[in-house]
Amino acid sequence: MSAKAATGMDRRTGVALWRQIADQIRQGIGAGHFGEGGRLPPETALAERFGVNRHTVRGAIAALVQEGVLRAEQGRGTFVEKRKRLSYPIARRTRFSEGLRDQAQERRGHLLDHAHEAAEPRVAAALGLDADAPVLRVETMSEADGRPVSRATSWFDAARFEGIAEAIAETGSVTLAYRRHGVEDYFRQSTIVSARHADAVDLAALRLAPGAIVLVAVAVNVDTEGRPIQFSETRFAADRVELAVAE
Amino acid sequence: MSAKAATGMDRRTGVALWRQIADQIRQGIGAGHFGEGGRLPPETALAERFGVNRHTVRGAIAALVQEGVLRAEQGRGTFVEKRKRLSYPIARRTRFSEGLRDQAQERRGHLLDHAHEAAEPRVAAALGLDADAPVLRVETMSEADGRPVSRATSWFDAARFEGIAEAIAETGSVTLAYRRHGVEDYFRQSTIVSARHADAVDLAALRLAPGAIVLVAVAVNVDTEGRPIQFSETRFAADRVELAVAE
DNA sequence: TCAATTCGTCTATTGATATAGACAACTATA
DNA sequence: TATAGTTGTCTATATCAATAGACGAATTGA
Repeated sequence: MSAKAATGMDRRTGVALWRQIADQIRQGIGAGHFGEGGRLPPETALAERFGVNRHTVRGAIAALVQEGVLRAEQGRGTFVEKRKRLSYPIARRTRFSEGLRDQAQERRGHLLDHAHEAAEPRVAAALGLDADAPVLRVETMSEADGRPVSRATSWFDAARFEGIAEAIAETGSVTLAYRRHGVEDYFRQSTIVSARHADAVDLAALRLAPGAIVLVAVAVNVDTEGRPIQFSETRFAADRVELAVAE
Repeated sequence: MSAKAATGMDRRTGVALWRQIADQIRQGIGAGHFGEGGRLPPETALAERFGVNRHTVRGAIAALVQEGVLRAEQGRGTFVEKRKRLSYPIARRTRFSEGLRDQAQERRGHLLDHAHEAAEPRVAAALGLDADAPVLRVETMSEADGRPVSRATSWFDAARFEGIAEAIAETGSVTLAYRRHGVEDYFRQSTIVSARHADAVDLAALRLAPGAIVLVAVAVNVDTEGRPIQFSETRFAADRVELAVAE
C-alpha cells in the first residue's frame, strides 16, 4: 500500500479533501493522538502526510478552528482546544443528567417546541395506540457545560400526558414531569442505535459543522406496569458523545 | 422555514450536493419511504424537492446505481434494489450469526489477517494484562447474503489463546474457536457504541462509498468466571446495520 | 399510432476545490 | 539580533461541482 493511499484520502467522491482531512484530524484528537492542549504537526508536515497541498490542509484547519476544535497561532503552531467525548450510559434505568454526573459540571435540558399531532404508524405501534391516535410531540435538547450534546423528539399519549410539555419546560426534567402525571418510576424497554449524517435542523441546534455525524437512539420507555409511556428518537453529536451500553 | 432549507442541503461545506442527496435517498430507502422494489419520484420532481438542478440529482442517482442501491431504466423510472437494514442485537449473549438468523439467508465470517503484538494500553486494561503483554490481534469481517456487514479487530491473550486465529479460519466462528480453547460459554461484559466516517481500509473491506459512516462497537467478552477473554472493536456499515440494544 | 412521461446525452457557463509558488508576519531561541 | 521554523496572504492555473437549456431514446397508455 502506498504512503498516499494509506492516509485515507479519496478524490472524486463528492467529499472535498479538506473535509476528509478535517474529519481525520478531529478523529485523531478524539483518539488522543495529540494530547489535551497538544500541538499539531506543522502544516507542511501534515500536507506531506496526507499527500496534498499545504493550502488544502489549511482549509481543513480553518474548518476545525471555526468549530472550536483547534486554535492556530501565527509563528507558534496549531493547538488542540477540544474536550473529551462524553460517555452516555444506556441501561434499563436511563436518566440523562444522572449518567453524566461525573463528566460535566453543568447539565441542562431545554424544551424547544411541542405540538399535538396524529400518531404516525411507528409511534402508534410503540405506544400501543391506534393509528392516528392523538399524541404529543415534544422537541428537546440537552447541554453539558454549555455544549449541545443531544436533540430529541419524543411522543407521549396525549390522553394520559396532557400538559407534560409545560411540566418539562418548568422542571427541565422528564423524570420530574412524569411524577406530576403519576409515574413514580419508569424503565427503558428497548433502544435501537444507528448513525447518519445530521440534517439541517440538528446541525443548527447542536451547533455542528455540516457533514457531521449523529448517533441516533430510538427508545421506548415503560412504566412499572410495563405500559409504554414514551417513544423517542434522540440524536447525539457523534464527535462529542459515545453510548455506553450496560448489560 | 423555507422549502429549500427543509431539505437539508448545505452548500460550501466540502460535501458535494450530489453526495448529500445520495445519502438522503439511501437513508429514505432504509426508512422504507419507497418500499421494497419501489419506484423513486422522477428526476425532475426530486430536483424540485431538493431545490437543485436535475443534473445534480442525476449525479446522486448515478452514485447509488454504482453502489447497487438503485436501478435506472430509461423511459420507465428509477427503482430501489436494496434490502432493508439489518438489525444486529447487542445483549449479554451476543453471537453474530444467531442474531441475524431471521434476517439473512447466508451468514459468513472471514479471517482477514492475524498477528502477534504487544498490548496497547487500552487492550491491556480491557484484558486485565500487563502493559505490552503479548496479545494476538485478529482481523475479521462478516457478510450476510453476500453483502459485507461488519469488520472487526479483536485482541486475545496470546498465552491463553495461542492458535485461535487458525481455529477461527477453519470454523468461521468465534464461538467454535473458543470451544477448542476450553471456553464453553462466554458473555459480553460491556459495549461502547460510537460513530465516525469509515477509514480507507474499512471502506475497501466493507465496499462502502467514500464518506460513508460506520457504527463502532467496542466490546469486552468474558468467560463464565468473569475473566476477560476478548477485546474487540467492530465497525458496522451504518447504512446496512442498526444495533438493537437488549435491556 | 400518437402523445405524454421519463431517463440519457450534449453544450456552455459559473463558482468551488485543489495545486503551485512566493513572500510577509510572527515566535522562539541560539 | 540574527536565524530557523511556523502561520498568514497573495497570485495564477487546472479540475470538479452545479446550473441552465435543448434534444434524443425508451416506455407506457390512450
